[in-house]
Amino acid sequence: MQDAKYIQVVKTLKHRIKNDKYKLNTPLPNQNDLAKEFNVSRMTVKKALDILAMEGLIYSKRGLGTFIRKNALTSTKEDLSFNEYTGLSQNLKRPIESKIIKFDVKFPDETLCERLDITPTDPIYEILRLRIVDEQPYVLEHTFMPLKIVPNLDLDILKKSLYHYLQTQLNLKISGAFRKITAEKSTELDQKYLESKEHDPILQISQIVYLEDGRPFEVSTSRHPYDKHAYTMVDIHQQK
Amino acid sequence: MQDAKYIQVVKTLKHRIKNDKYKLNTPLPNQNDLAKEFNVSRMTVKKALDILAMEGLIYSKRGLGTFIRKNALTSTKEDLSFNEYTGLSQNLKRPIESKIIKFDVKFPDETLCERLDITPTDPIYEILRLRIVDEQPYVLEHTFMPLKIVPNLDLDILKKSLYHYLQTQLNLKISGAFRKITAEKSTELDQKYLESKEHDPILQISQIVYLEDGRPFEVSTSRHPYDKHAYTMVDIHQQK
DNA sequence: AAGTGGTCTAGACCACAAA
DNA sequence: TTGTGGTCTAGACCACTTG
Repeated sequence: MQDAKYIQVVKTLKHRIKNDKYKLNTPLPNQNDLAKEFNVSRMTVKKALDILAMEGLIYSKRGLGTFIRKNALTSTKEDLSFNEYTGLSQNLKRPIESKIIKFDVKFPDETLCERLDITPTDPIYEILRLRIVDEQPYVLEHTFMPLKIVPNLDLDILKKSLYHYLQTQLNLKISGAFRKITAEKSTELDQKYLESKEHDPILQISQIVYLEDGRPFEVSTSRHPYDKHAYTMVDIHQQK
Repeated sequence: MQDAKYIQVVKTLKHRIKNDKYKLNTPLPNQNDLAKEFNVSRMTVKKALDILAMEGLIYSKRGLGTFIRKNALTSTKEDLSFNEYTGLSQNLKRPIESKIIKFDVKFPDETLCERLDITPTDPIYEILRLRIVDEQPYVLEHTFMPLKIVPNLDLDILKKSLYHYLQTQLNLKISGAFRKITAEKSTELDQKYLESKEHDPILQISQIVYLEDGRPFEVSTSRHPYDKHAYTMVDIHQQK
């Protein structure tokens, strides 16, 4: 299936911006000109520009034009951005290994029932994986998923990319997640697997991930060594 | 100035959803019916629904309808969500106090020049504030702002809400921010003002805040006691 | 086949900024 | 006054789901 026109415009403009086709401090071509160039209506151009603005690449000012936003903070030495959710593997160029610490099936407790929107007799997988990048412990992931949605998991899938399996084999698409980020003290588990020292902080990300059709399909908690990772995000408002 | 129609629709629907006017597991009225009810075009309804979907309140499925998404994770015992950026004061019902630890003017270093998009001879304010809620230390904020954008700061403004001053007196509007969240070890400053123990982790949020016209106007680092606060967010994708 | 949401258009009018 | 982006419409066609 071909991309919608506005997605094509987004992709083309994104490519141009990243390759410095447009100058900083001078406006992009106006919406009418872009509409002519791409042979679409101005509304379609506007929708594409809205998306780029939301992602923080540009900003528009009525009466003036549309400008490229200088990035920053992302360019510092620290690690990766999770902003586009595709699972861990897609975000890294380097190969990732997995050590399966626990792989079990059980009934969910009350909290998990509520968060995954299932009944107490819908079995779930419980998975504890250590993810390793460049032979360094990277993140400890504790995941719960209902069998109803993700059947037939096996060790081979877990060692590779779960999200790749979901997308290609089960044809499930992810729409997003609720996330909560906290700083935590390290536990014995962290010290054992992440090689954290006793008093090293842990950056913890708890999330509920949703499919495109609105079903929650994963509850997980990821624990990162504090000195290796940061969570970065863009939070640009549109309305008002 | 009156809200745009789609904003009015957003607000009305949000109110209805929060007050349980629509049933879970049954679709909302379809887009044509909503358009008739609000006396707007379907495109306008669609735009409003897109915004609600982005905020995580609803999801739509082609051929089926639009449904309310059950919230979760937000309902746990932990603290507040920063998801809508309006400065700290707006997010809390309880009164907030400020203790000004440092209030200075200086020239920016190289990093600040780049992040605030200013020259080395544009003076900046440096502010260190301890924010106190319920008589408990809440967050330690270290802020840099160019005088070019925010002139005439004084202690009285700093003790109240900086953002309120920006919006009402200077008529500046904030469009959003780049943020980086990390877990850090506590420093002597944290221990002194936040009353953190030596080995307590700190949840740190570094950000560059942007005005509506694209100018960066604040670089800040906020440090929170680990056991009191979490950063929560919705990250729902639209396209594709 | 009927009903849903997703996309797209051509044109209109408005608000804002600069000259 | 001109040129910019922001909103809005009425109608069209398409893709998906269920009967």
